[in-house]
This record gives sequence, structure tokens and C-alpha cells, in this order.
Amino acid sequence: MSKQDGSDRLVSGPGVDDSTATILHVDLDAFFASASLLSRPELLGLPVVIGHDSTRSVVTAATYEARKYGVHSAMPMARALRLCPNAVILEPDFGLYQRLSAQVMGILDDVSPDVERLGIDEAFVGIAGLRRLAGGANRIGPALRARIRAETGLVASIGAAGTKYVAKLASSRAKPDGMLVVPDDAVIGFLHPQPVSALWGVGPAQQERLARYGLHTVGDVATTPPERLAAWFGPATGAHLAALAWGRDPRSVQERAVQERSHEQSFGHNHTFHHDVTDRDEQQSEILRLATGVGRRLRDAGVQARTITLTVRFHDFRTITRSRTLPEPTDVTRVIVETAWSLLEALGEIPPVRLLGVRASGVQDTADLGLLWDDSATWGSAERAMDAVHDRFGAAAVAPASMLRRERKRADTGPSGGD
DNA sequence: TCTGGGGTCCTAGGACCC
DNA sequence: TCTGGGGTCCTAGGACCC
Repeated sequence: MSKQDGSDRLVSGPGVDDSTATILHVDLDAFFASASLLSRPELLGLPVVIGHDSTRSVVTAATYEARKYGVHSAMPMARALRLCPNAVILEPDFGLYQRLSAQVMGILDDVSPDVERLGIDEAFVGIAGLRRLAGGANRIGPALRARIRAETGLVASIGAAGTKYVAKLASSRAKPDGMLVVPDDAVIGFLHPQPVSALWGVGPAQQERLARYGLHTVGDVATTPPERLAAWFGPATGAHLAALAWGRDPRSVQERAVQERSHEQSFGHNHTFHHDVTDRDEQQSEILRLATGVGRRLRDAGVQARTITLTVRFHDFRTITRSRTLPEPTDVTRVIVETAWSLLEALGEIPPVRLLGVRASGVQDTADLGLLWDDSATWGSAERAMDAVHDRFGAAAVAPASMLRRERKRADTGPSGGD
């Protein structure tokens, strides 16, 4: 994969054959960092890191100036600051990122009806049907980049190819501030010299396994018999690796309608404590908070979930999960909380806890479930009514009683004391 | 060096049914 | 009494991606 610091940047010349490059991958360069710098121009050119200024946080994004020191996202903040002591740390502003993202996606929608969003800062754009009207990748790509820059101040890099996989790989090689077109007849030459980590789904663990079999480049994987890959990595992964290594990726760009029809498979929240927690009350209180958020999101999405999973990470980073599948799907916070609490109770004595997580999966549309005239339906409607009050008057207006008790206790015993 | 938070997908084992 | 094979569901863990 690309080194992410721009040191192996590759862009195409103006005369490259774009007749087979029907898919663009548009990717904003160092998005969070660039977005935050729009209102801080005095920091341009400096190493800037987005993240919380805390010992237990990680880097969310870094400017190319910071990346030159070896800083990259997901790196522990403490390490980033050792590598780059004069880095400027900025708190993330997700509201700003959402607004800018929507603006950029709007520009893409303007250009093609065939836009598939991929997270907050990238998208595939199908341009096969635009050739006669708007031209090919060589015309559309630069125009898109110019327009994004003019209207948002952000820099986008673009990869263009006949498949989503190669287009995405191309955009990562074009960064920063570039465009790379890979024609069909250049795919193998582009792909095979790259390290195996360029294959979608190959991370550090798979990379090491592949290395043990002597496979270091995409070309090495391509020339390995598929049966052998299947035997080594399982049928699904083996077939996947073989296909990608030859640039085969049958996935088409999914239109917005299709994306909106299919909803999320699961909803979850987790939280890393500032200090490891041994107090069971405090653990339960955090589960209550997390589960309340999960329940709210299920109801907002109009879905119910059947399986509740509790994640517990201990002080030594060992992480376990415990799950229970309910007889009926639910969107009731009370049910989610009690299920997660009982999963915690079943663990008995545990070491100090670093992180807790609650996730609801096995999601179905509430509309498809019909009306259930039982206890849980009653609770569900009560909670939906609370959601509405919450929306109008804010979080303080309604909260689970045990949560309020906890807050009061905190206020009573806090250093400032009193109400 | 000491590891966030949101997700998806795959594997493997065991229970259970036919 | 001891036994096959297939399918499905559930649970737990882990890798990976953004």
C-alpha cells in the first residue's frame, strides 16, 4: 500500500488512455486535518495532529508535514509527540467535518447519478455513462478536483480505473493532490510490484502469514495456485486474494437508492475510561450510558436488534466479548441495559476494566416485525415518547432514573459540593 | 510505544435437528 | 449400542477498514 506520506506519489500524464477508466475514487487528502486548518491558516505548513490531548488517545488525523516525522492515524498520541515534539494538537470538530463532507458529496452528485459514499471522506463515482456528455476521467477528474478546491478549500486526490479496487489503490498512490489513471492494460503492471498490504483485507497479521509462505508482493500472490491460497487461508479469503491480485473486482458502484435501502447491520458504542475501573457501580453506570445511546439509535433508525454484545477490555488490553441472543428483537433501552448488565454480572470477579462496549446486532426493520402487544411494546412506546421530549427540551429533561441518581451523587460528593 | 470509536466480515466450535 | 452427514443457529475471537 501507499506509504501515506506522499513519498511514493505517482500521477498520470495528460495523454493517458482513459477509455477503460469508468470508475473514479475520490479521496480527500488528510481530510480532518485539512478541514481544521481552513479556519487556522496560520498553522498551514506546520505539523498538525488531530486528536485529544490525552495519554490514552490516538491520532485521528495528521497533516503531511506531521507524517514526514512518521506520525500516522491510529498511532498513540504519546508516541506521536515523541516523534514530532513540536506538533500542534487540535481537537476534532466532527460537526465541521460532516458539513464539509456533505458539501463535497453534493458536488459529486452534481457530476454523476452514480455516487457511492465510503465513509466521510471518500466516494466512488461511476462515469461510464457520462463519456459523450462530459468526457472521460481525463476531463472529469481534474474538473472535479478544481471544483472541490474552489468551493470548499479542500484537496482531493483521484484514482481512475475499470474496477473499484484498482481505482481506490490508484487514488492512494496519487496523494497528495494528484490524479492517477490506470487503464485496463496497465493494471497488472501497476498491481504486481506492490506489497501484499496493497490487497484489500490484508493487514499486518495477513501480511505476516503471507510472508511465511514467501509471498511479499501482489505478483507473488497472483502466481500462487488458487487451490494453494484456499488451503492456506480458507476458501473465502483464498478466492478473495486471488481475484484482487489479478485486479478482478466485480463490485459495481452502488447508487444512493440502494445504499439507503440497506441499513446498518449493528449499532454500538464503547468507551475507554480515563483510568481503569474496578468499581462495579461505575461499570454498570457506564453500561447504562452506552446502552441508552444504542437504544436511541435503534429507535431513530426504526429497527430492532436480537443480539446484545458486551465488550470488556481489561487493564492489560486483553479483550473479551459476551453476547446473548434474545427471543424477540428489541429497541427498548431497558432490555438492552438489563441484558448487558447480566452479561457483566455473569463474568464474576474481573480485573480492572479499561474499556466497556455495548453493541446491538441482528437488526430488522421494526415495520417488518408487526405490533407486539406485550410488555416490551409498552416500554418501547414510552421510550419513544421520551425521545421526543429529549429532542425538544434537551438531554437533562429526561434520563433514566438510575442515571440521574448517579449524577446527583456525583454532584453531592464532588469537590464543589451541593446542588 | 502502549494502543479511540465506529463498523464489517470470517472462522471455528458446539448444540441441535433431521 | 453406537453411529453418518448436512444444515442452521449461537457464541467467541480476531482481523481489518475508515
